[in-house]
Amino acid sequence: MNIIPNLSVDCVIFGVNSENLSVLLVERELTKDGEVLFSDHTLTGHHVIEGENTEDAAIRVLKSITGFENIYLEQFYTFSDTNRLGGKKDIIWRENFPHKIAEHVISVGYYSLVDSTAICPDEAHKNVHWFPIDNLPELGFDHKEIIEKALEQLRIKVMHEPVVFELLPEKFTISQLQKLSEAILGTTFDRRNFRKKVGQMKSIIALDEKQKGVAHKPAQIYIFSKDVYERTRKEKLIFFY
Amino acid sequence: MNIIPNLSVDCVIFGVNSENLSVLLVERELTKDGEVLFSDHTLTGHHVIEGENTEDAAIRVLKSITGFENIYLEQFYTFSDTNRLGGKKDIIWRENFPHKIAEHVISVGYYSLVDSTAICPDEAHKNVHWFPIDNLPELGFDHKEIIEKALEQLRIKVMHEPVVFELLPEKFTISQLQKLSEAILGTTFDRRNFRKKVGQMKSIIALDEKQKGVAHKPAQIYIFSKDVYERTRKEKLIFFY
DNA sequence: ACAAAAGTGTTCATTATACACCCATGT
DNA sequence: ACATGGGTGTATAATGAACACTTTTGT
Repeated sequence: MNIIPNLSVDCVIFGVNSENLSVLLVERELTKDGEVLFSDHTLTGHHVIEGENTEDAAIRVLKSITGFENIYLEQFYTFSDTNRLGGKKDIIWRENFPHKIAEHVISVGYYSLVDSTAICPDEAHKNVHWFPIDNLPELGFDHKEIIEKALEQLRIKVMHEPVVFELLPEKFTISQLQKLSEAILGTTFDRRNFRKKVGQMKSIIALDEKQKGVAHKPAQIYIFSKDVYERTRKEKLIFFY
Repeated sequence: MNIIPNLSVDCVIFGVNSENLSVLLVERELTKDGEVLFSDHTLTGHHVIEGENTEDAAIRVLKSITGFENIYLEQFYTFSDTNRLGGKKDIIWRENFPHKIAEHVISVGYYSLVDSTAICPDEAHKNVHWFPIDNLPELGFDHKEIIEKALEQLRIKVMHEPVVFELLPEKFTISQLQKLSEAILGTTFDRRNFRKKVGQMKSIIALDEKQKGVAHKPAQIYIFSKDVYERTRKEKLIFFY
């Protein structure tokens, strides 16, 4: 079970609820002789173990942080700059962990999507917290760059493929779908136009079922059929935008 | 100048001319006692050297094959399956090069775009040839998968960003632009509609100049301004298709 | 009765698609 | 004069964007 010293994965764990999009970060604090030298935040990552592929490594990291194993996961980019761990603080940090972190580590970036209300990081890891995507703290290593790239890729993906459903319960309402999409994309949509568009998608199927126990008109319940989606999707061919 | 034994780059070199899209492949032939054991094709790749990032490694590989240094290059995916070099032929191959190829090599995939008429691979490397994308030979390692992924990513990129201009001369005609786009995307566009769309793009600017010496109505010459493109591009926000 | 979210339709502007003829040049 | 690719316009369909009121339920 040896680690590969120059290869790691970094997980950008996006947390979504109906209001906003956030990222799970770990506090990195260096103390010496009881004094705090510095403190900032980093992504969750780990070296790849021999005989393991990077996806399995990412799954392992995710499980260790969130406790869950079946999380939506997407590889988005590999970071290999020779000085990506070369910030002032990073050098000091690495000097204190010479056995753990090589000078030049290539890191494969994965992002994942979780329901931020379903995970209370505080229980398992005291120094792990959610940060809203538009209000990030100071970040160690090249993790700011990694998060930016992840966000960009996530949004492209969400716009072109039905990944929001990875996060919705099997049965959902149109409002839930809209709020989730809005939170991830950082925008808002007109409610009527959104429903019109969704109504045209044959893969989003109304059940014979309504919300119960809500203090307003109960909403129609829908499911998403990946099967129907694959069969009915029409890819538009575009030159460029 | 030591190589990192478990890290490599693979370059999917796409060659475009006005008719088709092809990939540059190297013949891999294993002979023993003067007898050909097998022969198939692989991508061009190489291990990463210590102190080098993966992009520089890819540039190095490209230069060694094509002779050019300033080639459009895009990282698209990292391949890390533990048995990605584990085909029957691959095992035999590796047994004959135990010093060169580790059992588990993570490979960062880059694709590049070159004018296939500008490169005559035969001169420099006898066993390097162009193969049309829809008629590939038998491929070693996991290189079929790598090419498929590269093609998918290239087409998405070409549809959404102005990468075709990386391949066009500075001054070009609309026909050239159309033929290139068609070759890369593997489709055809209506000539009038294509021109209409292009006409709306402020970044494609007509010069006060025409083709000369052609046996037909000389075409208008255009240039592409990346600057204008960045300023005038409007990103559409979409839920999904 | 009131609060809270669900649900619904029309108009207008933009964009996509399909399609056929004349033009300028070199040989 | 002919062959070759360049250049153009219109009608129809589909899609996107803007916008306000009624409905159903729980309290």
